[in-house]
Formats: sequence, structure tokens, C-alpha cells
Amino acid sequence: MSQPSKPTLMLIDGHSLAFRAFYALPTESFVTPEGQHTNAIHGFLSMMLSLLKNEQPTHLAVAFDVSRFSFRTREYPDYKATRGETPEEFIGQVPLLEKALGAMNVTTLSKEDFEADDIIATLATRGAEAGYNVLVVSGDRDTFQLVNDSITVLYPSSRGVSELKRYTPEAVEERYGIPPERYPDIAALVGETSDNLVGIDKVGEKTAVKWISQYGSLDELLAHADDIGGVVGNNLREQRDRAVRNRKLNALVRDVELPVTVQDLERREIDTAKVRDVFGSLRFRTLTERVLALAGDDAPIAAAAPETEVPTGQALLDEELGHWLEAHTGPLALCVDEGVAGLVFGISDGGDAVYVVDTPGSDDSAPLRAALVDPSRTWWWESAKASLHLLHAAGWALPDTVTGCLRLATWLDAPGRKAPGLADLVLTHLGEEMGSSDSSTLLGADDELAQRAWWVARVYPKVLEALPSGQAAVFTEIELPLVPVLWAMENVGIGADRDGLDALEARLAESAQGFEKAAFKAIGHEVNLASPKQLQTVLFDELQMPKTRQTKTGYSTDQQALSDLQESSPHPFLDALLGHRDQTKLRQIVEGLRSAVGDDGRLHTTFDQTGTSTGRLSSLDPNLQNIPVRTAVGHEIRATFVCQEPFQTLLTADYSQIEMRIMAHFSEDESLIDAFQRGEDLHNYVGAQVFQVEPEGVTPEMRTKVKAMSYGLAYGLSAYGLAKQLGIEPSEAKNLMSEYFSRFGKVRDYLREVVEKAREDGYTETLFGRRRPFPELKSSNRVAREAAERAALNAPMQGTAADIIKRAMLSVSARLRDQKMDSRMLLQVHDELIFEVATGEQDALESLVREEMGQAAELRVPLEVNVGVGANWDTAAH
DNA sequence: CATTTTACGTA
DNA sequence: CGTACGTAAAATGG
Repeated sequence: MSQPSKPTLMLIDGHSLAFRAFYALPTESFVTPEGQHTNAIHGFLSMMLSLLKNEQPTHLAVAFDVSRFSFRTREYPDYKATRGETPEEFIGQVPLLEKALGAMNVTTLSKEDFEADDIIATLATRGAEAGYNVLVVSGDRDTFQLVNDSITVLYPSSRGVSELKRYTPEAVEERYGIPPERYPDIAALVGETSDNLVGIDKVGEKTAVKWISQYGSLDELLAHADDIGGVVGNNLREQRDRAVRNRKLNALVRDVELPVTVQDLERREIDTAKVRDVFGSLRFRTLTERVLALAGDDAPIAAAAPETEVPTGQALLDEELGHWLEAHTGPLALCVDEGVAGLVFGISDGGDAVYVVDTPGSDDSAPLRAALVDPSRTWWWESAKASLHLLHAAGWALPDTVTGCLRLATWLDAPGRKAPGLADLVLTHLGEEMGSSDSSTLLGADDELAQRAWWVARVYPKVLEALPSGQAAVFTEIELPLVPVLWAMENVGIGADRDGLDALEARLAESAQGFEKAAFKAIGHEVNLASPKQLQTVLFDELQMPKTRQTKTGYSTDQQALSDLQESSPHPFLDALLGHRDQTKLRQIVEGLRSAVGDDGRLHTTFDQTGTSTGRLSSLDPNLQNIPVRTAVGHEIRATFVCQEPFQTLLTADYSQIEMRIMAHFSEDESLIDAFQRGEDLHNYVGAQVFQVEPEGVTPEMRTKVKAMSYGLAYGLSAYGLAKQLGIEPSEAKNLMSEYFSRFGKVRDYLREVVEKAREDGYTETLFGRRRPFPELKSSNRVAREAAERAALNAPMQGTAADIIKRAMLSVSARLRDQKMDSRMLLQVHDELIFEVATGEQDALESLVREEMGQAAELRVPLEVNVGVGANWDTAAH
């Protein structure tokens, strides 16, 4: 990086950024042997080091608040009064951070009676006057008022502390529609909840910006307050004091007396001995290396990894590309993205890295097209299924198999955690810093994709190595082969009856409106029936109904609560509200589906293969795994999922009681196994056992009870929960449970063992080796621990069921291909598969599906499959 | 503007 | 005080 012509002064708000870092990083991963938490320190320093590297400031200071009290709290005691207690784990990190900064010889500043932002405002102003480029790094939006041609604010985005948004005057203007110096006027009108500054009622950002743009400033606006009509105008006149107070408080002080000048802040030599000492006691290894590297001290603190140079990506086309590919026959990492003209590929073997820009209509990338479908090659995709969609859309031929996918491997390594970014993987698996590109620059420069592939090529083997053998088998035998199958399902979609959806929506909207009218009439005024807060006012203030279950923000207005209210204090409003809820929900579902229908008249969901912690798929955009079914309207909705020409019909196939069967298998309970082997009605059989009657003597009530119990078992149901669900006394529920377990004792033993083993191992495992970690089983927090126990009890059953249907999908799809059938698989709904049947293939498909689903796993009990056929999803169900 | 909460649909 | 999800709207705010 070249020496900037002007010196750069960087001013960091220590408290606000440490706090953001605290929430961005898990506390439990950063703790010294003495029990001192260090996540905020680590996050702050890591961010600061990146900033020093990227921005190359010549002058630097970090400002801290002395306490939560300042001249502002003296003037307005309620200032920031709503802030909660500082979290226990955060306490103590700030002094240590100051110590670490001291070791790095970074100036830290604080001043009694002022906030860090005032110090920053003062230094920024002086710096700008003295001709510095000033960079203010703060998580407080009030600093936006400082922005001008010399002062830029770097503000953390929601993505954590590693990405900062650059607020120049243009950026502020673009975001807020006003110049930076007017930002505090807006904030004064709107208010700032986190500072406990209440704004003008009914005035949000939109209104505030409109006013300030029109009148030029808050003062002018207040001078013309009489010109503003309506409720907001009244509010402004009545509450002008609030705005004046807010404006006074949010103005940053630019002339705080400080013991230093801007010149004094010139960066100083790092005290490497002190850094080793302080950072060592905080157990920061990679951070120490980074700081020492910054100081030019390359004496290794441990066996430091050899310096690896990130290759400069080369653009390749035609013969050059062909030669490169011929010279690189080993596994290649591949990143795909949409460029301005067409697809862009980054390719690397971990040594060198190249990129390819595919121009539609040109043959330049032909060697890559050929290599991608070459079965002898191994490709490590960053995200395989998404890439297949991009390739297909660009008219590329797709490979038959997927040979590697970083996204999937990462998920198996830690299902349940949200997908880490590539930079996080590089940090955890390679211990290296990827160096995030500045988010304000145009991202996606083509050579960056080559470098990205280089990182993928280096990190991918490490992620695979970390997978235990059972997980590796799940990866290669289930998840990877499933990628093209899911891709095809998404690509094909399912037929939608547009007219049917339109008609349904119109009907539901009308009916919802009817209920709304009735609800308004019942209370004599209008409310937003979708607002729990407004409903609370109506129900508990106006109608004086008895209070329901408490929620975090008040009292519950959910269906259960409303039904209870209906019992205790019947009111026409309640009936109308419940009806409105029901119809609105359904209307929304239908509306969502309607707008998702593609130009081809079909609905294309996306199956998220990495969306669950148990191994299930999830479905999104639209979610086709939660289409209603239990009600009459539900059936009508399902009837709009149709078979389309030239196909003959839809076919659905589902597993019956698959989780109970898996429980029978795992527990080896003879009675339960016997029940399934006899093939009789499960709940009837269990009912006869539990109530000690003949199977014919099982009444519907008995059946309901044992059914609820059986299903609940797999979820860790308690006697209390069972009682509540069945509306019986807890004592009766307890008796029912003990009677149940006396007949199916091994089930109870198994459920206990699962949790116990998970506590010892730290994870659960499915029949096919899929793992799910459960660190919370050792938590000292009882609520968290017991929740983990229930989840751990359920995970092997739900996960094995997921494995089984995934295996069935693989073998069904392989046979459809091998037998050259035209029928196709469309959807998976956890225990159900939906197919579109080609003319003349119905019988063949049915027996094929029955066979493959039935033998997808060898259990101690048979896997029973139900099949139905019909023109739409409703009639095809059984 | 982005995240969280509430409510509710499915297996 | 029953698991696993996704979506919509309102509420809320490191």
C-alpha cells in the first residue's frame, strides 16, 4: 500500500466496539484457565488489527467512557436509564483491553464527565482542521454528525464487528436522505430507545427526514411548527420540548479539554516483550502472531506456520485454460458467481489459482465445460447445489455426480450452528487470517474469486479430516449423492393450479374481512387485529378480561389463551378474532404460494440441505413442507398442487409411524417390536396393553390417550405436558405413563440411556453415524440442560428417519434413471415423497417406490409404506 | 434497517 | 413443562 499523501488519524470508540464484539463472539469459546472471559478483547483487537492493516493510519487513539454517568446524566437523569445490567461476562474485559492496548503502545483516553464520543468528536474536529484524514470507528450513530469531507465514520454492520460500513457524506445522504450535520435533528425527532430518549409520537424516520428536508433544520422546523397539520403536527407542538432536549443531549462536545494533541497520537513502536506477556496471559496465540508481525518481530512464539503467499488470480481462456486444466488433474476447488456479463469461476488446487469469465455465446470457456462433466475429475464446490443452478441457468451441462462441497462438509462438522463464512473456516481450520476485503469497495472482483477458490482448496481437506468416520460416511454416501437429486427436484418443481389459488385467496380474504368487521363492531372501534400489543389493550384494559399467560412483553393473545378466555368470559370479539386469525393465516399461505408460482406454472422450492441440526431437510422460498392439511381449507390448498401434462397423475408415498418404528428398533422392546411385526393398528395394540383390555375393547378415548403418549415419548414429553395436552389431571397422566412403561419398559430404559450416553460422549448418533453435538447437556442452567436432554432424546430418532428417507430418495432416483423411466420425484416432506407419474408408469413406479422406501434401512421391525394416487396432492393423499 | 418476538403452519 | 423447521407482521433496539 502506498504512503497516503495526508496523514490518517484513526479514533476508536473502545466501549461500543468491545460491546459489539462481546455479542458477536461466543463467550464460552474465549476464556482463560482462570475463568476470565476474553471474547470482547479478542474481537476488538482482531478488528483493530485488520483496520490497522487495511487503513494504515499514521495516528491512533482509543477512547473509553469512564462510567455510565456524564454531564448528560446530570442534565437528564433518565439518559440511558433503560440500559440493563452489564452482562457478567463482559465485566472485567475493558480494563484488560486497556492493558493490552497499553502493551501495543496505543494511546487510550477517557475523561470524567464526558463520553468517549465527545473525546472522539474533539479530536476528529481538530484533526480535520489540521489537515488529517480522520476515520472514526464507532457503533454509536450519533457520530454520524461528525462526517464531512475529511471525517469518515466506520460503523459495524449487523454481520458483527468484522465488517464495517463506511459512512462518507454521500453514504449518510444516501442512507438517511439528509446531510450528516442534520442527522442529530432526525435522531432528536425520532428519539433513541437505547439512550432512553423518547421522540415525538408517531414520528419515525420517514416523517423526520421529510420535515428536515423541507425546513432545513430542527430549529427552522420548530419555528414553523404551526404550519404542520394533522395528529403529528399536534404532537410536534405539544412535545417540542422532547425534541429540544434530545437535540441538546445528542450533540457531541467538540472542545473537551484533553491532555494530548493530535500530533501526540502518532503511532508508536509496539513493546513486543509486553505484548508477549499480556497477550500470553490472555491465551491469544494467533493474535499475538499478528501483533508481532505488525511490529516486524518475526521471532516465532510457537511453531508458526510457514508464510504462504496468496496467489494472484490469473484470467485464463481457450487453450491457456485447457493447458492449465491438463496440468492440474488433482482435486480442484471451484467457486462460481454471476458476473456482469456471465458466470465467473475461481479455480484452484491450493497452489496457484485462476479465474474464468464465461461470456455467453463464446467458446472461450469450453475446456472448463468439458472438465466439469469429466467423471474422472474431483471438484470441491464451495456450495454445490446453488452452483448447479447457476450453471444450468447459463446453459451449461451438469455433472452427474457431486464430488465435494464445502458447505455440506462444514454443516456436518457442526450442524445447528449457523453457516460460518469462509473467513471463519480459514481462521479455525488453518489458523490464518483471510483479510476481509473492505465491504465498501465493489465486491466480487473477478480475481478475488480465484483467491477464494485458493482458500477453499486449502481449507476443504482440513474440514473433511475433522469429520469422524461415521460422519464421513454420511457425507459421501448420503449427502453428496443427494445434491443432484435435490437439484433436479427443485428444478422440476410441482404444478400449481393458478386459478384455484386465485379463487381461494379471494374467498379467504373476503371471509377474513367479514370477521374483521364483526370484531370492530363488537368493540365499537378499529384495531390492528394482527398486533398482540393492541389486542392486549382491547382485551385487558377495555374489556377487562382476566389476564392470560405472561409473555416477555405482556400477556399472551395466542390461540390457546383466546380459547381459554372464551370459556371464562365469552365475548363476540373473541369469536371474530379467532375466525380472523384463522382465515388470515390461510390467506397469507395461499398468497405466498400464488406469488411464488413460476413462469412455467410450477412451484420451485429450495431444499436447504444444511438447514437443520437433526439431518432433516428444510424447505424455503416457498416452504412446501408446511402446507396445511388438517382442515377443510387445508385440503383445498393441497388440491391446488396438481399433476400437469403430459404426466398422468401424482403419487404420494409415506412412511407410517417411522419414528416409533425406529424407537422400537433402538430400544429392542419386545412388545413394541411384536406390535409392529403383527402389523396391527399400533395405537389399538398399545391401548389394549396399557389398559389391559382386548384389542376390540379399546375405546376411542383410550386410543387418543396412548396415541398422544406414544408420539410424545419421542419428544421427551413430561407427565405435566401430557396432562395438559389431553386435558386430564396430572395424576392420571402420571398413572398412564407408569402403566405405559410397565408394558414397554425397554422404551424407558432406552430413552434414559440415549441421554446418558450423549452426556458422556458429548453427541448423539443416528443409525447411519450422523452426529449431533450436545454441549448443553453439561450446562449448569437447568432450563437449558433439560431442553438439551429432550432434544438429545429426539435427535437419534428424528435423525435416523431423515437418514432413511434420504437413502430411499437416492435409490429411487437411481432406479428411475437406470430404468429410463420418465416419472420424477417432486417433493419430500420429512416422511413423505411426492412423484409425478409418466403415462403408463404408475404400477411400475408404485412397486419401485414401495420397494426402495421399504428397504432403505434394516430395522428389527418392517418399514411400512402407504401409497396414494390422484390428480392433485389432496386426492393423492390417503 | 436489521434483528427479535409472537403466532402458527407442517412432520 | 414435547422435537424439528419457515414465514409474516409487529415490536424492538449493540
